[in-house]
Amino acid sequence: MDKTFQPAAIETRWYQEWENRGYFQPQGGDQAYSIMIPPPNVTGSLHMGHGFQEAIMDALIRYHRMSGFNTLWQPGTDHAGIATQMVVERQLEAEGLSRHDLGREKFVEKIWEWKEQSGGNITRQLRRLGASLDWSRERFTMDEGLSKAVQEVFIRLYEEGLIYRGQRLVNWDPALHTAVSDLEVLSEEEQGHLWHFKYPLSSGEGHLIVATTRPETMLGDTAVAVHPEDERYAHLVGQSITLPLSGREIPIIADDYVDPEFGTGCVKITPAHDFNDYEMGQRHGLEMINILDDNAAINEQAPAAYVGLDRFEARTRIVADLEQLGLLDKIEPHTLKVPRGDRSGVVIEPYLTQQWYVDAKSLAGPAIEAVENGDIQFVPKQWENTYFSWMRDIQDWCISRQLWWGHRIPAWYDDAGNIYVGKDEAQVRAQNKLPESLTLRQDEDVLDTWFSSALWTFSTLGWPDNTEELATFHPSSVLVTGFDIIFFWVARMIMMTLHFRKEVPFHTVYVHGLVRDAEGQKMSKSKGNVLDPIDLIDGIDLESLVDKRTAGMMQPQLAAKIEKATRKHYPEGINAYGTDALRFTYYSLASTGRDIRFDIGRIEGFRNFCNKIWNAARYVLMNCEGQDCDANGAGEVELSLADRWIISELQQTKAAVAKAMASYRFDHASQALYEFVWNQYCDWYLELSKPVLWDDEASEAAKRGTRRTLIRVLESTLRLLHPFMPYITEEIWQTVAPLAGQSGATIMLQPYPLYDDKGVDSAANADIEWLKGVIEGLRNIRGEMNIAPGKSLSVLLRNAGESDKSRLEKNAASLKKLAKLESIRLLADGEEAPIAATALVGELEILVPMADLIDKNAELQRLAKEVEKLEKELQRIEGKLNNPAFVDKAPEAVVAKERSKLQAQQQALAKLREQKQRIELM
RNA sequence: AGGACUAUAGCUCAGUUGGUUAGAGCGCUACCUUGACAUGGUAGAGGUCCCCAGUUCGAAUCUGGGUAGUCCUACCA
Repeated sequence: MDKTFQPAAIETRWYQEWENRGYFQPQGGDQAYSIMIPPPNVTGSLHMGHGFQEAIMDALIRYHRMSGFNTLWQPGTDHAGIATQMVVERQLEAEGLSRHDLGREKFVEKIWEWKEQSGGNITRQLRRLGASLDWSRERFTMDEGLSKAVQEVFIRLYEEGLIYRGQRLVNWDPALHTAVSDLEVLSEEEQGHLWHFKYPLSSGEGHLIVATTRPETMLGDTAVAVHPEDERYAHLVGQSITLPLSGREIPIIADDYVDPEFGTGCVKITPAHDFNDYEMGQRHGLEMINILDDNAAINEQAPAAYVGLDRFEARTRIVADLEQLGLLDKIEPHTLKVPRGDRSGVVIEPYLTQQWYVDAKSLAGPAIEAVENGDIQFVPKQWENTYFSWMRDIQDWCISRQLWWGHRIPAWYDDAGNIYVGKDEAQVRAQNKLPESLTLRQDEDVLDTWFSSALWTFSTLGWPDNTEELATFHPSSVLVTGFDIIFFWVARMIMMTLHFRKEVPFHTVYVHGLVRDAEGQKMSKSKGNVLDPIDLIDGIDLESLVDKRTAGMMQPQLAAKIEKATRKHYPEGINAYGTDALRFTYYSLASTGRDIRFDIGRIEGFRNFCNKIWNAARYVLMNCEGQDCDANGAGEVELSLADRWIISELQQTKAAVAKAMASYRFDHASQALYEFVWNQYCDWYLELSKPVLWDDEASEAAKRGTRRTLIRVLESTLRLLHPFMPYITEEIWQTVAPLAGQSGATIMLQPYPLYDDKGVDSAANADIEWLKGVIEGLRNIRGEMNIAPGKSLSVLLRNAGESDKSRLEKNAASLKKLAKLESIRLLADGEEAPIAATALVGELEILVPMADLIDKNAELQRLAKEVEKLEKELQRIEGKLNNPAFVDKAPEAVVAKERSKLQAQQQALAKLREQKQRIELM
C-alpha cells in the first residue's frame, strides 16, 4: 500500500467492476426500496448542486441495498424543451441558419444528433461520483415508452375534461416565440419610468391624466378606470375619452381594483396586454385589442405609423408623439418589477393566444389531502407549508409550448375548427367517423417538459403497461430534491400520479439546501462561480479553470471580471481531492439549513480523513497479514479492555448512524463516523493495540484477540462507511475482509452493520475512560510544563481507591507506552509524597515528581489556572444550590446531580490548593 | 404587501423533550520526523450563543418585540 491514499488510481476501476457485474441492479429482498433520480437535462452537465443531490441519493441507496432491501435507483434524463432547442438553434445561428431554414423534421433530427453527442456527459459525471444507478434501466423523457405514457395521459385528461384549449393571456417569450408557465418567469426590480399622459375627454371638456410604465400598450387601451368611490372622478364614470393617436372612443369605468392613492387615481386599461386589465376587461365586457405580433412588434391593429416597430422603439416614438401633441404631463423615475424569461432573459409579454391548459384545481384536491393525511411527508416538515400555500391557490397550468423539441400535442383540427384528440390521425378519423376528404392538421405545439416529468415515477417503470417493476417499485420510497422545484415538479408529480395511479409517487420528499459558493452566492454561469464536481475530484489548474468559466458565455463582457475573481479565489487552481472526500464533504454539510456554503477548506479536511483511514488500514494490515487473526473463529482468544471498549464504541457508532439515516441527517452520520474512526479507533485503539502486539510477554491468545479486534472492527467500519465513501472502502475491504473472516466479491453487497447490544460493555468503557483521563492528565502536565516529549517520567499515584488500583494493574503497560513513563506505582502507606506536579482523575491524584524536571513557577501558574477554573465553576454550583427555589422546584435528579458535582469539585479544589501551598513552600 | 427561514469561536457549521464546564472541522499558537499517517502527533488559546423584555428554580433552547440578512408568493398602473 502507498503511504498516502491515491484516489485516482482506484475509482474508475472499481466503478467499472461494479457496473459490469450488475451490482447496481435490484438484488431481491423482501422489501423494496426505490428512488427515481430527478432527471437532469440530457444535454447539460452536473454542477455542485447535482453532485450534492446525487451523493445523498447514493448514500440512501447503498445504505438500503446493504441493509437487505430490494433496491432500485432509476436513472434517466429529461429533454429540457426550451433549453435544448436554444442550444441547437445557437449552433445553427453560428452557421447563419435558423430552424425555419431547416424545417421542423430536419431540425428535430439535428437535436437528436446533439443529444446523442452530448448526452453521455451527464451520465459520465454521475459515474464518476460513484452513483450506483441501475444503468440497464436508463430512461429519457422522449424515448418511446415515456412518449406513450405522455400521450396516454394527455388523451385521458382531455376525455375527462381536465385538459382544455382556450384563448387566454399567457406569458409570451418574444425571443423564443413560445408561451411559458408563470413559474418560468422571473420578476426582478429594475429602474424604469412612470409616464403621465393626458387623455382628452370626448366631451371636449378637459382631460384625465393616466400613468403607465409601458406607454406602447396605450395603442390597445379599451377603457380608463377609476375607483367607484373616488369623488374626484365620480361624475365622469360613464363618459368616454378619445384615445390619442388611435382616435378610438373608450369608456371611463369604475372598478375597485383601482387604488385612488396611486398616481392620479386613473388607470388606462389594456385587457390584451396586462393580466389585471384582462380580468377587469372580463368583468366589464371590454373589447380586447391585441396590438403586438409574436416578436412583440406592433401589429396592424395599431395606427399605420407604428406598425412593424419593435415594442421599445414604439415606446420611444409614442412618448415623443404625445409630447408633441402636448399630452405628456410628466415623466418620473420609477422602480418596477420587470418579468423576464428565465431562459431567454428578455421581457415577457402578456399575450393573447390559444393554448392548452390542465385544470390544476381539480387535480390539486387529492394532492393536498395526501400531504395533509401524511401519505406523503416532507423532510424538513416546514416545506409542507410552502407546498400547501401554492396548491391552495393553484392556477391552471399552461402546458403547450410553441417549440419543435418535445412531445407533440396529440390533437387534430379540421377547417371548421373542430378539435379531435387521439393517438394518431388514423385513430382520430376512425373514432370520429371522419371522411377521407376532410383535411386534418395536427397541432403544431409540443408539451411543457414538466408535463412528462410529472409522470416520471411511474412512466419510467413501464406505465401504462402493468409491469412487474411498477408493482414492485412504485410508489417510490423517497424523492430527493431542492426546494426550488417543489412547484415545478414535486407538486405536479403528486397530482398526476394520484390521478392515474391512485397512489402517491413517493412516501417522503427530502428537501435539501441549495449549494452556494464560499461567499454565499448562488452558483451561476453568468457569475462565473460555478464549480464542476469533477474538478474537485480530479483537480484542475488555474488556466484551465479560467478557460472553463469564461467559455461560451451569454454575456462575454463579464469574462474579465470572472477571470479576476477566479484567479483570486484559486491562485493555485484546485487540488485533486477524490470522490470519497467530495462526497463526505457533501454529507457533512447536509443539515436542515436552506443554504449550503461550499468552502474548499472542508473538502481538504475530508481528504485528510480518507488518508487517515488509509493509513489506519495500513497499520492494521501490517500487523495482521500473515498472522493469525482468528478468521475462522477457532483459536483461543483473550480480549483486552481496549478490545472490549472499541467493540462497544463501534456499537454506539452503528446506532448513531442508523438514527441519523432514519432522519436524513447525513451531517450527523458523517460526524459520528469521523469521530469514531479518527478520535476513537485511530487516536486510542490503535495506540492501545501496540503495547499488546509489541509485548514479547503477551500471550498468544491476547495477541490473537487484539489482531482479531483490529481487523474486525476495521472491517465493520468499512461497511459502515461504504455508503458515504464507496471507493476507498471497497479498495481496503478487499484485503481486509478475508482476514476478518468475511467473504464476498464486493463490499457493496455485504450486510450493513447492525447495532448489537451484546457488544456494549459499560465496564470496559469506564475503565478506558479512566485510562484516558490519566493519560490526558499527564499529557497536560507535559504540554503545559514544556517537558520534552522524549523524556520518560516516573509517576506516583496517591489516594487510589480499589477501582483505581485494579485499573492501574490492568493498564500499567498501556499507560507506560502511551504516556511515555519510566515507571508508575502507588504511593506506599505512610510514604511521604515528593513535591510534584499533580493531575486529578476523580479522587485519584497523579503525581509527577518535580525533582529536576519541573519548573516551580510554571507549575504554580498551571495550578492557578486550574484553581481559577474550579472556583468559577464552584461559585456557579453553590449559587444554584443556595437558591431555595431551585432545591424545592427542580427535579430531584437534577438537584442530586448538582450536589455530587459540588462535592467532587470541592474535593478537587481542596487538593489543588494544598498542592499549590506545598509547592509555594519549596 | 404577506409569509418563511437564518443569526452560536476568526471562517463553515452541530447543539435532541429547557438542566453540558456550549461542541466539531478548518484556521491560529507552542512543541514534536517515536517503528500507520507531517494529508501526521501532543498541548493550548479563542464564545455577552444578534439586541431588549418576558415565562421559569433554571433559557443558546420557549414567548413577545426589535435589528440584520436570505428566500418565496403576490403585486400599484
